[in-house]
Amino acid sequence: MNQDKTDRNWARQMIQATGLRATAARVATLLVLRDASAPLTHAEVSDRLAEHDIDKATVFRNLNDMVTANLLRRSELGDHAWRFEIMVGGKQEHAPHPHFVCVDCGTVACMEEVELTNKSKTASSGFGQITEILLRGHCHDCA
Amino acid sequence: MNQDKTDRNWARQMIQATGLRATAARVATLLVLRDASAPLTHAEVSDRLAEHDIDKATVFRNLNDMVTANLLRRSELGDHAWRFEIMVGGKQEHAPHPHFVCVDCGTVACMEEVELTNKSKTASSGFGQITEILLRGHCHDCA
DNA sequence: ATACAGATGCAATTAAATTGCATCAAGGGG
DNA sequence: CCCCTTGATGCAATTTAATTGCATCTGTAT
Repeated sequence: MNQDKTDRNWARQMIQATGLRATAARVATLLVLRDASAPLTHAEVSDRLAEHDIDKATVFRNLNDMVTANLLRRSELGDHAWRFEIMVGGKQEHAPHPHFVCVDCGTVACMEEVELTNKSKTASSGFGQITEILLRGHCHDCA
Repeated sequence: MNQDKTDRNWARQMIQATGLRATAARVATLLVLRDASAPLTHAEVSDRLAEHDIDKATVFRNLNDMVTANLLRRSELGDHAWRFEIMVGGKQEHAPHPHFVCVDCGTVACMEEVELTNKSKTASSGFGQITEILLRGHCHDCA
């Protein structure tokens, strides 16, 4: 019966594994994002947590804390709003790779096989150490 | 001799060609962006126009108007700040190009000569239409 | 030179994020 | 199982970005 409880326990484990405390607000926030089909803005998360009476400042702090803890990814899709998305699976086990973000729906895709030309790598290293490559555009579903 | 006057005339022509009035504020704004080596935020543009005593609301309106008129490009490079970049004429080539953003200090650089491998272009087109290539990392000053 | 639509300055407003601080509670130790 | 410590929360205030109303001014077509 208690799928709800199973969900909460899963969330508690995820949160505690990062060293953060598994508070009601964080559990609820993580579940909202797990069940979302696209990255949500802070306002959208706040709305969905309305029934729990969680302060918006707390939501902000928790979202940012969980981003720092690598439970969530925070991205900006070009409309000047932070969006938060759950990170399923440990990405640290994968090699770093470019991502594609649809600026319309926020979908993020991993692009293992995309890379810069050798010439570009040399040129870009002139600016600094590149840690992330991000391609943005309109995905096929949104085009 | 009068390079300054030449610059202003150029700016006037560019602005008038779009149907907008060539006001002092717009001419100054366009020249600031033409001479910038990277996209500037509204605040940065405002600062550089300080000597002209131009109100920040006017700068906002002019930047947005000139974006609508296709004189400027407005982009969001992931740090929650609109940046404006000139699209027309000038010394550099202003076709869309990748940007490098320092995640520490926020500095933005244009990377005209950086591109993806042909194989990568093919692969990425499988996801959708790419409109922006963004490299993030630590610039030399911050490393 | 004039008229008028568009542009500007200033202040007020709206909205998004953040922060200070007193209080509360998660969860490890006893 | 209860306490204690430290992290987390709620609330309000603050900061900062961005926008808007309106009276005044100015670019430009005639």
